[in-house]
Amino acid sequence: MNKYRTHFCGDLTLNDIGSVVKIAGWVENIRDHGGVIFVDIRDQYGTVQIVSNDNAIFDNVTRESTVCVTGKVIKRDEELINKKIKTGYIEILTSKLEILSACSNVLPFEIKTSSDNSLEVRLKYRYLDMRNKKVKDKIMFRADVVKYLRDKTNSLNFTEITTPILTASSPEGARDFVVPSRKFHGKFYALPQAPQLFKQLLMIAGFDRYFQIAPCFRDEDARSDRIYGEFYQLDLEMSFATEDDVCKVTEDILYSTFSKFSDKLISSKPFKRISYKDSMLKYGTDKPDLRNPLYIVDLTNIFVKTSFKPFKDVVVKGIKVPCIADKSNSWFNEVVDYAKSINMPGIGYIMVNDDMTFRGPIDKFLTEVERDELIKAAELKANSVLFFIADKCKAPNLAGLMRIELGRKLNLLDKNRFDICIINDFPMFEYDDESEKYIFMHNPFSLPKDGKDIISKKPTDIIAYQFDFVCNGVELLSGAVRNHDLKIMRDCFKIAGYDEEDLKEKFGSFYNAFNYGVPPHAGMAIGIDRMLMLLKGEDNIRETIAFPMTSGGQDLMMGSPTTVNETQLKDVHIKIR
RNA sequence: GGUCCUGUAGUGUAGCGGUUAUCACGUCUGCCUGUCACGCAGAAGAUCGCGAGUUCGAAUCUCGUCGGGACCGCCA
Repeated sequence: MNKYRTHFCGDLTLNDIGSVVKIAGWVENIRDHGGVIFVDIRDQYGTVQIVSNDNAIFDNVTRESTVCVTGKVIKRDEELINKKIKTGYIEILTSKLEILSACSNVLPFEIKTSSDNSLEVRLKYRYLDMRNKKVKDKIMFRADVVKYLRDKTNSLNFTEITTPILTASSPEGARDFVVPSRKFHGKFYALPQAPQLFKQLLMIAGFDRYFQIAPCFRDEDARSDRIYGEFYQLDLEMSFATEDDVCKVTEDILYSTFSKFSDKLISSKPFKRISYKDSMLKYGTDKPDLRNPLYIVDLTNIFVKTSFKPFKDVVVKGIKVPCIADKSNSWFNEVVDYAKSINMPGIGYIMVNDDMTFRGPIDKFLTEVERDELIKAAELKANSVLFFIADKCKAPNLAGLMRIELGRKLNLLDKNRFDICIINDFPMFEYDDESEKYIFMHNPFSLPKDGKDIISKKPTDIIAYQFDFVCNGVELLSGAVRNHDLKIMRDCFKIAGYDEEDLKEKFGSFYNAFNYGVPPHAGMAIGIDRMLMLLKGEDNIRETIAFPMTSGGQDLMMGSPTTVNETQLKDVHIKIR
């Protein structure tokens, strides 16, 4: 092959018996038996055992050093075969070992069990962490999936075009990462939260179908399914296209990718469509995990006349759980504890007896009429439990969180299924209590339905051609039909408190482009890291990324963010307070 | 911005008011010709994250701070 090796470690087989080979890799383990020494050599493709009776060959060899080994491949005797490794039928009788680069420090952790270590130390020594086969395989898996996505999207006649990383800050959406300009005093570039405007401009430029594996940057706090800082999307856009067209393409890409890279049962195409409104009512979230059979019922009307203070003049939601009335007090206490952890004062519940009477902490506050109505509304059966979630405005969300927690706690989620659905008909606007105005709920450039007269409608009643694909409770992607009509766009921004001058100033050339013939277009963007997380069944999104940051936004290996020197600051006209 | 969990040799842990600070892996030394999580004998290695307080006495309790993790807000 070259001066370092003739074979990869993992590729040596019985067919190589008798030949003199050269391999290169890391010293995984050394077993010194006095008169005979065994050493395992590892490269990306596998591990092979080398052996020698000449101790001097192994002088100064330490674990995890890189070495180049010359030797003759020999067959192992029957009783010495190690069936646990692919190369276990052979070994290399070593004639020469050259240390290419010594590992002179004590290892911070054992490579073989690196995943047992704290994330802190794993990330600091990520290059050692990734020597572990399982960790490395996740990165290889990512490469395979990304390649597949690229090939698949290409095969659907999408054209790959890259868009700028240094771009303009935008007033909507997440916090931008800003980059100070040296040449323009007091001005800043921003890293793109998504290539949104550029891809729309590509449509205006006449590219029929665009895609990109696009890095996106958002300065918002992390979660276990949301990494801080930067992530990747399969971003695509189609001209002269409808919501249905994009959904069809997306279903094709998702279904084929999930089928290829997972053995789990996948929802059949076309995926189930659920309106935003229905999803909020039934699941208390816009990203429902449909594997969870629990659903939310609205009980507000039943308690209109109640004298029970916690249910009076508030929204009351209920979650019925069948067959758990015999759970222990401590089990229910744990549910109450969770409720408290999400800022509920507590959570009321009733258990249904065999004769359909109730017991439990709330029962004494219920009237006979209320009891009957509850049985009907929640379809209560003997031995089921009804949990109550009461709050002036947050009841739907809180009920949604309780539904998730109950599903998790009761082990209702089938780990061998991918339940994918499409949530559509998102509202274009929502009311923001803090700023006391209407703000864009999703993307400001989405097309409202019945766009001609939106100005006469109550803003929160305006529905957009906007959709999410949700898999097992994880938002996998967002898509939309974009607005291609300047008048409707002006109206939309007017509702959000921007006049035409603001529009021109903040989205200058984009706004301008809309005067030059815009094709109706629509598109979407898949969160690649999240999709990998789902495919691999990872609990944390960092496992899918080669060099992730901590949740606080630091790179423990590179030490970023760092200070910069005075000259650099001066160059970009910045003074640190 | 808020809430909760967490920090003990290189690593993973035990200890939770008085210990010579536990154990395992790793490291180092010696022995060992068939191991593959090799074995055996021995050794070194810890200002118990940092600072203050409570106490006769703090790894242990309290407060602050810094790091890590999870969640709410935020983000989509």
